[in-house]
Amino acid sequence: VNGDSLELLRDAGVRVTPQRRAILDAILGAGAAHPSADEILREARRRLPELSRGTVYNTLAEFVRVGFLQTVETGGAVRYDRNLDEDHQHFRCRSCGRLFDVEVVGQESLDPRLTPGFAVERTRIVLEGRCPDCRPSDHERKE
Amino acid sequence: VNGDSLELLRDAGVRVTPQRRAILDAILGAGAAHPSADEILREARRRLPELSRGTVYNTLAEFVRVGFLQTVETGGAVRYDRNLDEDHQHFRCRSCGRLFDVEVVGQESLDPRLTPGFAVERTRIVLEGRCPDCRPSDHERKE
DNA sequence: CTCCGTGCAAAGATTTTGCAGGAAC
DNA sequence: GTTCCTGCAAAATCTTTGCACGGAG
Repeated sequence: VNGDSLELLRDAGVRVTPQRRAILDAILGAGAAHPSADEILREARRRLPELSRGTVYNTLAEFVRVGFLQTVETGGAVRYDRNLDEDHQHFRCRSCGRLFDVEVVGQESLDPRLTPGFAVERTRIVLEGRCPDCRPSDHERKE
Repeated sequence: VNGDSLELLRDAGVRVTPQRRAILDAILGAGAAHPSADEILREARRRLPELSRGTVYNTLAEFVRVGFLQTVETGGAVRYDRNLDEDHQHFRCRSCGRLFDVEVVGQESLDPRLTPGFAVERTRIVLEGRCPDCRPSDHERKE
C-alpha cells in the first residue's frame, strides 16, 4: 500500500508533488492509527525533512476535499482517517487517548455489546447536513 | 429556568460565586443554542462585565465534571450543551453552522428519515470508553 | 510557459496555566 | 480562618494565511 500513492493522486486529478506523496504515504503507513496533522508531519519528514507544516495543513485539507481522508473530531487536535467506503465509526479510549475503527454499521454500532473488547461508556453522534432553514428547496443562504 | 441557578450549584456541591451563576444563567438562557466558551463569556458579561475569560474556561470544565454540561466537538471551538438525561444527539448544519438537538434515541437516530426537516448528509459517531489494553480488569495503566 | 504548491514566518483562534488577592464557606 | 475561585497576563496548542520562489503539468 505504498508505491501506488503516485497513482492515487493522479487518479484524483490533483497535482502530484514529493510532499503530497510523502504525506499520503505517512497516512497510508499509519495503518489503523488516526494521526493528527502534527503526527503526519513528523512521519512524513522522515522521508522529506524540509516538509513544512503549512503544506501539511494545506494538503490534508485538499485530501479531505477530494475524498482520500475524513476528519475525526474528538477534542484536541483533529485526527485524520482514510476515507474507506466501508461503513465504520470510531472509538476513543479515555485512558490512552487512542482512536480505533470499529467495524460496525449504523444501527448496531450503538450497542456496547457489539464492540467486543471495548468498554463503551458514552456514544457521541453528530449528524451533518442541512437544517430546515437552509434546505436548498427553501432558498439559497450563506456559504 | 433562571432563579434556581443558585440552587443547582449548591446541590452539586460546588462553590457558588456570582461568576458561576452568571455563566450558568447564560447557558440556561441560551435555550436550544449550543454556545461556545466565547459566546458564553459574551452573554455572561452582560450581567457581570468584569468576568474573565479564564474563569469561563475553568468554570465550564468544572460544570462538565459535575455533569451540568456536556461538550460537543464539531470542528472549531467546543460547544457546550446542557447535559439533559434524555437521550438526544446533535445535528450540525453545514450551511449556517448551527447545532441542533435531535430527539432521537440510539438505534433510530441514524436513519435520516427519522429527523424530519433535516437533510442528513453524514453521520459521525464516536464511541468513548476503554480500549482492550486499558480495561480496568487487565491492570491499571496511564491516567 | 503558466499555474499553483511550497517554505517560511507571522498571525489567528482556542484553550491552558501561574500567580496574587479576595470572596465563599 | 481556610480554601479555592477569580482576574490578569503570559504561554501553549492548533490552524490559517500572505508572499515570493520553484517545480509540476
